Amino acid sequence: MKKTTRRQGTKTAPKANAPVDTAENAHDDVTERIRITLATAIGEGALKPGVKILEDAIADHFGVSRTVVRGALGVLESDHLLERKKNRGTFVAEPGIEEAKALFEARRKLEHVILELVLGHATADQLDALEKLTDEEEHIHHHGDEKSKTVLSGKFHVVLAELGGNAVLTEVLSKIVARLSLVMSLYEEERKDDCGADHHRQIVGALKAKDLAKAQQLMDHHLADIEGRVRLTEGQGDRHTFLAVLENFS
Amino acid sequence: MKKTTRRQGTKTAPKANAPVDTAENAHDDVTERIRITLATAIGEGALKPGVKILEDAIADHFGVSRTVVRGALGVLESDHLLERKKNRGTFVAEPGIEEAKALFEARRKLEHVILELVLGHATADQLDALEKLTDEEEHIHHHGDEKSKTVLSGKFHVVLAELGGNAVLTEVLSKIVARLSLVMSLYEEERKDDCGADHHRQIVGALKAKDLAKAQQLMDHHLADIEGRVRLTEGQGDRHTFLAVLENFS
DNA sequence: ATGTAATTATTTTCATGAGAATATTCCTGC
DNA sequence: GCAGGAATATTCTCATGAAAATAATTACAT
Repeated sequence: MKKTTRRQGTKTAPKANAPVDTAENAHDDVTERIRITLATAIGEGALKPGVKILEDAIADHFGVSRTVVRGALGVLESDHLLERKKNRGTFVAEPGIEEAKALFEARRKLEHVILELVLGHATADQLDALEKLTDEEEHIHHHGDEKSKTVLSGKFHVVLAELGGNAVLTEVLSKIVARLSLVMSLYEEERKDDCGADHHRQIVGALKAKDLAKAQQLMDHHLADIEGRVRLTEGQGDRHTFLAVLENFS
Repeated sequence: MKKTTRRQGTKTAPKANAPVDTAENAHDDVTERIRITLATAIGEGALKPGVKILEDAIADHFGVSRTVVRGALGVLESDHLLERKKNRGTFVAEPGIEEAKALFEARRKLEHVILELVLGHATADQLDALEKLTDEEEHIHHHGDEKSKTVLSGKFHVVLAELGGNAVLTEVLSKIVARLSLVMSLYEEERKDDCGADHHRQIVGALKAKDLAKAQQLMDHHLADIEGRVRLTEGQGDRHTFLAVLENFS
């Protein structure tokens, strides 16, 4: 049956029933809210690659019609976070090996550039604030909660990018980081818990010492550590694909 | 009256009237075709910043309903090529001073990175092909046609990026270049015709000589030249805004 | 004639229904 | 019991109509 309370036909009810939304509604643009909701859900691994996205479900969760959901899905697709197969539906994207490599490389280069910018642009106060963020990471690291960890860890890099003072590059990096969370979700094989919080702290230290080369070196090391958790063998795609799973049991 | 031949209600007519499209329809996804059409139109300056986009017009030009046009406009907006003002319509974006500066900076950094990648990735053949592109530019440069010039000039940088072998960075750069064409259209004050073709050729030369530093330096010079055509005084916004024009007459 | 109010016309925005394509279930025959 | 296929149910896809908002035009008054 699936009788869901879609928004009623009475157009005179402007935004009567804002259902479960919960989160901050800085933008009252529903399309944008949906986009952000899905993007962060993907970014923090709540939505795994390959999962099917039901536009109907989203539609009545947000109390709007499929049309506006569709808008959000469209831009998410253009950001490579979703894939729409014609007449089949839309799914959380499953980046391939090539794409993963390109993303890692792009991120490495970008983080380098961003450190450069931060050094020439960020104030001491801002660096202090950034350091506080690493404190928070440290704290979370000891008090479990796997999700918060990855979220915080990603946040560091975005905040760092913001300190570079270039909104364009910040946006680019955040999108790449989001896509990389899909890559990790697909290909990560060992989640070693040495946790980047320490790396982050060291990077901030180098920045405060105005030592760009050191900061870049530390960043390289940090990123290499992340990439090291992943096996991108050209052999077969991801090990989550059904056939690959079977192979492990043969 | 404006009786426009929207696609008829008969769903049985699949793509009866494909009107004037002209261009290559590699993707038969109409949404994507619309997106590309508008993006290139903006990229080559045919659509100036601030121009209003009538979705109805586009809809019946492509023989589809407003819904699919709307999808294309949505992703174009998320790419910062269009702006949608609520209930007012969608317009070609008018990047502000801050955005322009960020775009220039981002491009500078990216082109550096890309040169790095090209040097480590491109084959001699590919560099030859790139050089041929500069020949073409040279030829176009002498045989007028303002539009072809700017198109070709932008193309060089995108092709160069492709030789870097990183699809992610290529996509990022193309989007930035597209946005920069809006910036130029808004703020360019002197179109000096010394033309980048020569710069481009020099860059290819440095690349063939495997001289990264030289290539980067030449690229810097080239980009500085482009940025030099623009006046980004923090004083008042763009000189096209009505109030700014008035100020020039006070 | 100019400014203001009212009416009309465009245009955006969105919900919804119908059609098409795919997935699922059920049934039948071997 | 199981393969194959018909019947049913989901779900996407898109055109369209209706409501809301803005723009344009006319009418009117000072």
